[in-house]
Amino acid sequence: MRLRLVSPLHLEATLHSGQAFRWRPQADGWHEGFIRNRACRVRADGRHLIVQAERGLTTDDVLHYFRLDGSHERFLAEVRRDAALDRALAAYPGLRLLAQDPWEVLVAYIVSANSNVGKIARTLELVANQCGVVADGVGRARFPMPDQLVRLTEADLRTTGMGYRAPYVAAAARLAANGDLDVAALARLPYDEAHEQLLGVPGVGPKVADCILLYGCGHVGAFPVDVWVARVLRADYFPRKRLRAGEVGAWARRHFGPWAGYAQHYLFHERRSARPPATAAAHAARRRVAVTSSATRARTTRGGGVKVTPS
DNA sequence: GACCAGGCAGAAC
DNA sequence: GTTCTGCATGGT
Repeated sequence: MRLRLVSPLHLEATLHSGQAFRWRPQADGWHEGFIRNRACRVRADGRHLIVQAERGLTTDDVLHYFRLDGSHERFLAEVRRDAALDRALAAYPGLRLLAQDPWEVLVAYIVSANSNVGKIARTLELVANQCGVVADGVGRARFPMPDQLVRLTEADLRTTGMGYRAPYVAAAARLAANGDLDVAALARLPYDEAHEQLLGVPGVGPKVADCILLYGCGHVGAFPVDVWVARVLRADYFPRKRLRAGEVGAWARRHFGPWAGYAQHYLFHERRSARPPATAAAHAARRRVAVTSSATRARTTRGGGVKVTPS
């Protein structure tokens, strides 16, 4: 299919900015991945998006996935701007928040804890391979739904490199497979209620819950605070204050408004793309953003563990 | 070898 | 209630 773009779509930044983990850039300009768990290739061509997909993927699916449905323009028009966000918007025009499958996002972000983008991507690919449902034409496996994933043992999961997160993924699969967790329904719940439900899933804390709601459930106001975002906020908003991640997240939702999470992805990507070389001085600077956690806080106040400390 | 990576859970205080 | 620590694993 060939879709006309009414506003910019920065494919490279959108697909490889750490929100989705199964897109692969090809040498010929295509990007290979999955939308609604159907294999496809996408490429930008001037003011058009070219999509080659296996049967079953509709135009509406693609429009929704890339927010070619007007929601990106609504974000740009309605989000509260400030200097830091303007800088990120200018650096990556056309970066879009993807509307991904909530189940795959849930597993991906459980796996993401204390990991990195490359390793997360490798692990998810191996998880898909373990279940072995290969999509037509591309030779890559679809991501397993809960009833498929639940058949894997913790030992199976550990072979994918996810390490200590294996029991969390197994437990999440059991909850979803037996109906105790309805990830699709989270999109229809108020933010607070959906967030609270997710905190009941093993391996899901405040930050991961916000990622699931933002990237998989359409809660564009959810504002995950990780080490990268904490660095942005510390530098640009709280140079002299010491705040918990939960407090920062609540502040950000008020500051940026209903599209706060969309703004967060811009801030995250811009900061992460500009990350300094791994020098000793840079490491020392990063260590000043202390990362702690609290199960008690996570289950009660939904606060987080990232402290934004004075520089 | 030390440190880090889109944190979380449980123990200690 | 807050803070500290261990956790699997691979890259730098």
